[in-house]
Amino acid sequence: MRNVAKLELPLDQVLVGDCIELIRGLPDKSVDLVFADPPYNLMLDKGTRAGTLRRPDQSVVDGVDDAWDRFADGGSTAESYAEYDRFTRAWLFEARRILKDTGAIWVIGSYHNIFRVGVALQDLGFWMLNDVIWRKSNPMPNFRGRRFTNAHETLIWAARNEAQKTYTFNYDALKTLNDDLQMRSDWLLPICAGGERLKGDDGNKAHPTQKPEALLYRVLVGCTHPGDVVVDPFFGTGTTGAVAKRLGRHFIGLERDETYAGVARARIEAIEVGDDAPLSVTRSKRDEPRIPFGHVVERGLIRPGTMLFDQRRRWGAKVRADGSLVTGDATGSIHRVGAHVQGAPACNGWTFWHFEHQGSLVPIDFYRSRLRAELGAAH
Amino acid sequence: MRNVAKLELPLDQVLVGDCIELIRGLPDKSVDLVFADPPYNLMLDKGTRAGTLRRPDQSVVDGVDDAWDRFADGGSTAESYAEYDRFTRAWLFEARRILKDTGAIWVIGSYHNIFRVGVALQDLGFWMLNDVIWRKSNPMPNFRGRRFTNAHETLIWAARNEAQKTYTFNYDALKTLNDDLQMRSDWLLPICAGGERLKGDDGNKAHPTQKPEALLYRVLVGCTHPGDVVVDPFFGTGTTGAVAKRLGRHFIGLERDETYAGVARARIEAIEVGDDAPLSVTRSKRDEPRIPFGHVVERGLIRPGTMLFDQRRRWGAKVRADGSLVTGDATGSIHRVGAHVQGAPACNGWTFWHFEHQGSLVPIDFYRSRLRAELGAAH
DNA sequence: CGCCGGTATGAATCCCGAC
DNA sequence: GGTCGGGATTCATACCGGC
Repeated sequence: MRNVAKLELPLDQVLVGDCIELIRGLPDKSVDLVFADPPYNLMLDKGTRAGTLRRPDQSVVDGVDDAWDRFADGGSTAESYAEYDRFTRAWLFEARRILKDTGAIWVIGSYHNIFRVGVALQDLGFWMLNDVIWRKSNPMPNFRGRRFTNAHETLIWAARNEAQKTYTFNYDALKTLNDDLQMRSDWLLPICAGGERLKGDDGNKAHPTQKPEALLYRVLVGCTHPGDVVVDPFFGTGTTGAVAKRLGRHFIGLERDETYAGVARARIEAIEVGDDAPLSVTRSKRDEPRIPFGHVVERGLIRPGTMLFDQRRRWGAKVRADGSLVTGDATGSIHRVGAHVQGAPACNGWTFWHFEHQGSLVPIDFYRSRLRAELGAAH
Repeated sequence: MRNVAKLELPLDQVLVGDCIELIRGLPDKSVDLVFADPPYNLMLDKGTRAGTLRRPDQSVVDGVDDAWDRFADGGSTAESYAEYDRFTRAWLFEARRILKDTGAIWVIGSYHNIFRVGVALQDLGFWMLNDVIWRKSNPMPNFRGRRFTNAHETLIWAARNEAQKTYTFNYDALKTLNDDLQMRSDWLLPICAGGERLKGDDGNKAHPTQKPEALLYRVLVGCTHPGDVVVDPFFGTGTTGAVAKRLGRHFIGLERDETYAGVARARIEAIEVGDDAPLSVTRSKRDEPRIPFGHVVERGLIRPGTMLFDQRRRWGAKVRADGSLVTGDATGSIHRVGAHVQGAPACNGWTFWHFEHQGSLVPIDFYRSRLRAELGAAH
């Protein structure tokens, strides 16, 4: 029965057109997974000179300003949300319709849109299994120093039905992929750049938001079986299709832009799949926790106001709330202030500075080791 | 004016009662920050644990009275969401009302509720600044192996108003706290355990979802000034109050459970804060007193007629008596002329232009620092 | 071939006070 | 409230050219 339905599907093809119309052409309860990277509705104030974001070296940041990311053009913020909600519920409704009862969905987004996507999923009857954080090892910084570096995106993994307990989850495969540790909900992966990033004829990026294959690899290894059918309603340049082909899964790509679709077809066509070729993917980045001195303060191990001394008590400095040190004539990190008092070009503040404990001096590195041991478990 | 309003506030107190009723007693636009860790509505198997109000660790919030019982009416999933949405919008509406125009809010939650909270924030007119991921270094493993280890919680940071650009963000303090690297949106911190975890008389944990003080430390150091007022509508055992006291901020705690409120009061009372605890943090350059280049000339540090050069001596300009610069085809401020010669849209003249000293080039910012040091010594 | 320095770039809701 | 203009602001990685 399952195979009959599968034969009716446009397997391993890229269909060009409006995703909602195209998805309506697919039969009920016929596919295993939906992976979706919908527009984020960024609402950037571009076009004006004031709206142009520049790096400190004055180069211009090439942000996303494509028509497909604009909702309620020229309207108010509230209209933009409303229009985005209508669009989101429409495609999610169809996505749920075509999923088998055992099916599941993944959606990726940022704080601009992911909360609206999450509510739509819940309201339509999907059942959330996890939210997963893609931590970017090399995100774009915040150039103006007005916010935190936007260093992650959020994925939601949800089963079609609340009652459904038989969604696919290859626990052991993921554990193996993660060096025999249970896979956590935070994934550290680099952004898509370098050789993997597709370029157009002009040498510029072919798509503004191409996702890394490693991200899709983890999703498809973990949540599908070989031969399963994965639908991507926002196919773009076909990362989902490329990884599906490598992993022996079927894909159906829906894409509105003929140029993107063409790039995707060529990309997927070029992939050679050996029968038993080992699959090579970007390995997950190993997370070596760096311990700033500020974390020691923030954790309450050393209080603001505490005096630190060098081994021979020649110099002293007071700890401030943000982990900087103050002496009579200098302020800065443990390293810079250590260098300053000695008149040295550099200094390792971790071994130079000591705190007092029962009359004796202990290097502050004592606390770094402790935090390393504690935080090292999370990778 | 601001102080008059502050005197009317129940500063550094824990008020017991329904948070929506209590918050209605606070005046409009009177507080600087709201930090909230709201309960959430976990919908499990209907009929058994239906609609039970649970926290992210799945502990049950005891429904002693009816504020919470309204969630436990055994309705459908959709009804349960609707009820939760009404509750969320009610307290967020009041939170926004009491915030100053320059105010901001932090809310923490998990995938069960954070999407609904996020949409409510956006719909009420808050403007999202970041979502921040608290990565737990020691999360509870997923024992059944059916999902990813739920290793994070999500915080949303939002300004009261979309147009508001003057929310408090101590960028430089946070950068210092993070070893001089811009703070990212993913924070690695352990869960609250060990000595920090409050225990009841029976030796069990006093509160099921006590947050680590380090989490609040980072929020309050980054997003408030000393003396600011922070409201926590779901005070629990008072982590927000404890950290606020340590950092010299005022708190107002709202808590419906008298037992939690009592634990919180005792906890905060026991905190000793030295008078000289340095609450100051690394200052932003934006806060430094402004020194016009003309003052450098007027003080005779650089004489009219002096030639200035960029670092690589590609361009030169002559200083005039009024502190303007002249090149072959332009005249103006150090910034304007610097931008003009480079063909750049903007330029920081203080770091771009250099004077000659014993054959090498020194940035004119050298003299600005000197004047600022004089001003600092004068007060 | 490797190393080193300069350059390019990534889903971005990115300034603020004085007049 | 609008305009003007001072001057503050970035991290990881890839690529390229020169040596």
